[in-house]
Amino acid sequence: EKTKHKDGSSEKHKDKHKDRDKEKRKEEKSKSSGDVKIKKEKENGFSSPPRIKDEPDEDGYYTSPKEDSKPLKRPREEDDEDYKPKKIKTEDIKKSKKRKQEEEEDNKSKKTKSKDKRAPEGDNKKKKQKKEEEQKWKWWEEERYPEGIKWKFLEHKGPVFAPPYEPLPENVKFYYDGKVMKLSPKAEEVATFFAKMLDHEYTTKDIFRKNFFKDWRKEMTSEEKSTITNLSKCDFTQMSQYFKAQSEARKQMSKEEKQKIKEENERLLKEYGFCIMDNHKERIANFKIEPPGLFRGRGNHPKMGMLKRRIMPEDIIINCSKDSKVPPPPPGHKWKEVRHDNKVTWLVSWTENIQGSIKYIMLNPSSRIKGEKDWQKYETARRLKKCVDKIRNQYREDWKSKEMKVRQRAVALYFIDKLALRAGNEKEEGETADTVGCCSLRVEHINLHPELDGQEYMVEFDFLGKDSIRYYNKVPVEKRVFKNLQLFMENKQPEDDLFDRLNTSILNKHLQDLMEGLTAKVFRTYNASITLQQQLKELTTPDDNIPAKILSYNRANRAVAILCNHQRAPPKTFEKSMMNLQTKIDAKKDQLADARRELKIWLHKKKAVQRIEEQLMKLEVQATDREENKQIALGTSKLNYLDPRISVAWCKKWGIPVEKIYNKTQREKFAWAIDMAEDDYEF
DNA sequence: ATGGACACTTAGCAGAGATGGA
DNA sequence: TCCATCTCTGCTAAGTGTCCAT
Repeated sequence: EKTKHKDGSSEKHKDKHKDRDKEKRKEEKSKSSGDVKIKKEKENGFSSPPRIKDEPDEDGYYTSPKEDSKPLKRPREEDDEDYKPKKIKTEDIKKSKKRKQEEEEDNKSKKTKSKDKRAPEGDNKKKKQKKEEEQKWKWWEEERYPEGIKWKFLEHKGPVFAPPYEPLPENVKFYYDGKVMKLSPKAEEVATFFAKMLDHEYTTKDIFRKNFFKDWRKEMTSEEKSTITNLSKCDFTQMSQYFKAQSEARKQMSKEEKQKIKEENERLLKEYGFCIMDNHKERIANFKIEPPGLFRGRGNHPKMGMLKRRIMPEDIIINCSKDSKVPPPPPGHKWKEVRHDNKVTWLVSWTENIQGSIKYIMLNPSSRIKGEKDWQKYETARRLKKCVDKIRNQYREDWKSKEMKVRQRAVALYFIDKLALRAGNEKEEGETADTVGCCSLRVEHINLHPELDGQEYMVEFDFLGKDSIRYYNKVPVEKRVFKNLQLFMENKQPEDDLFDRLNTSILNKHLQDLMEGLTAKVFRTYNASITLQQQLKELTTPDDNIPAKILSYNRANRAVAILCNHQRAPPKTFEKSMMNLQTKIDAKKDQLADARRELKIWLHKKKAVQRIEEQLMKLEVQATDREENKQIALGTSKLNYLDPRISVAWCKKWGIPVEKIYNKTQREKFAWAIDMAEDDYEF
């Protein structure tokens, strides 16, 4: 079967590729550039997964949101039998029944017993305790709603709008073509957006300037429009200096002033930062509406510089329950709409003007609604673990298929699995930066080398992925994959799709047939979590002290970040900070030498020596960690890909305080995992 | 199939706030 | 105590994936 070309595809991309990415820094970042050494015996758990206990898990495996039986009317009961032994199921029901009872008792006690208990202690204390109890709500021990229903009661105060524009003082002038010009308030506001960005490189970019100028002119009066015809003749320097002075002044503010601002923020948070969802007060993630400004996408974005308009109450859709107190719009304004849709999780939405997409106000990751979903995500990944071998065998078979479509699907899936590539939905051209994922890879993004660096069948990837982060990697592949790639590339232009018979919806449909709930992104979650678990096993040395163990943890985390290509710009002061640390190490070494010398004289100084030795070790570990982490971002995988129960179990097993691994916010997000995972948890 | 609307997760970065050493 | 540095948080862009109409 011959590869078919998409109509006109060879023309399609030419233009936009010409001036692609002058984004130096991002270009320079590449997978290979972080010369980090990790133990890497396997690609990513691709070969044999670690041995696991054969007995059923006790830790929620079978009682996950998705898996849990009773109250949920699940669509495909029979399917579960494949991966869930009957025995377990009954056990599960028993367990959950028991749990339910406990809950009920618990609830009763909350209402009655707790009151009684606290009655003698006075009002203040009572309130405080109640609050604490609320915070400790274990939603993961409660029954869940039937699929589709997200809540029964929802009440909130609506969004906080961006502060109104404050005109510039009279003495801050704008010049056009050398002459002072007083701008109308609207034009002035948009001008200040540009002035604030003057130091940024992108105000020098053609597209940015063009887009900005076009949108700015829309805000001008007709006189302004006829005068201001050339952006290069605009002089924003006074404005720019004024804002710099302002931010300087903000830094110099007295303690009292700062305190006042802090209190005001806290008040705002207290009033608008929470909602009531089904009897519980939950934190809202982003209750503030995005302020107007100039859009700066990431990478080489065709819309950079466009005006992001001010959102008004008239743009806002409020979602809450019928029986709740609907938040009032600001005086003199109306909401666009108030609806009562409990099939969705958002409280507020509006349409943004750059891409025309919808933005939402939703709950914090610590909330029940987000947590359940997160938990469920990891359970799906764990189900994949059980059938991944079968799936791998299947796609290897499919490499030989007679159908081109099947072969492409199989090779793409191999990449997604082996390299943790993203799915790669198609994107509307000209609307966004030119980035790709697996299914949208083009011929120009890979290079085939029958032999490279002494290895056979090498594929060299070089493309911009999400956020225009460069993915650069050279990987040996199996001969069959290599031959298939050659076939897919035959008679194609560089701009043509590599997988021209494939897209994400075809792929996901296929995955759905292999396992319920399986989509391309599940492979990323699965491979990330399994890699962490494996690396932790390999890297943790039982006799190490805590800092050394944490270094091991970070290395395991780093292995995942590298797999997922989570990069960051090396911190601006990286070299310096590294040097400082080295200086400290040297000083500590001197100190140690001194102390040792003294030790000879005063043996009782032993303690001091030990302490210093420990400090030195800590510093050296810190240096290693920092060096290895130069351009790796650990946060993303920690927050989104790694089953938190793996980390919690590791902490419990080795006596590491969980605070060393997760900060406060993270502990809130992963409260469910911290509560339920034991030291023997297996992903 | 294709495309658009929609909902929700994942992502890096800037600036605020916390920390710790001189 | 001050300042430099490090860590965390907020922000919002940019993905994924589903559903529905055509």
